[in-house]
Amino acid sequence: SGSCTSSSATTKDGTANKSSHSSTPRTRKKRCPYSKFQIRELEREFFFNVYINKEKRLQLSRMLNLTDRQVKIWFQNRRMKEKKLSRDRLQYFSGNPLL
Amino acid sequence: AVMILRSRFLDARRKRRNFSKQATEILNEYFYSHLSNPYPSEEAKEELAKKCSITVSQVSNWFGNKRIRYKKNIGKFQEEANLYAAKTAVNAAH
DNA sequence: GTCATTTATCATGC
DNA sequence: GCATGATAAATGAC
Repeated sequence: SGSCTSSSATTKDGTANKSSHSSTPRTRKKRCPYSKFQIRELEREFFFNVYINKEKRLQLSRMLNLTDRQVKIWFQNRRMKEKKLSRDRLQYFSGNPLL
Repeated sequence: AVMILRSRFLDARRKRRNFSKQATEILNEYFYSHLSNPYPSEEAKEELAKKCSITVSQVSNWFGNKRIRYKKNIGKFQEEANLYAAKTAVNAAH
């Protein structure tokens, strides 16, 4: 599973072509799952800072070969995930699950 | 005891279990009777969740999956659509 | 920033 | 073997 890592393309990944010449109907970026290493590093930083600043974001994006936008969105989604986990835990332990 | 509950919660997070037949029935009724705008409000989601004995998140997941899978292959769901359309028509007649 | 959502992928049921 | 529910990237409204 290593078809998403466009390591060669340095500047054509996240910075989408905005000036479409009537032939690009705004191609939505295909969802590509991140590697275990990328997840580990992202989770490590999330553990210390739920909100990441710009400098660490750029540093992390370079280290993981991701765009700063991807790292930013990952943290947003990760915060939503944490909130949902809290809700699920609360509901699970509040009601009487038993059995 | 807490540890047991915690472990149950953790591995029950992504272990899939199919919904009951009645729950799927209720969700499909709503979906096909609102086919022009299959986006239930938060209140509607809560009511559906209560009727189906599932969580609101599960209702959202169901509608998300249903919307895209229906859009992706309308023909496959045509028979199902006709079935629930007839069902709602019968209910309206009574 | 949050948050509902779209889309693809994952994991399981059968 | 696909159907189905849950989760992971990515977008857009606000």
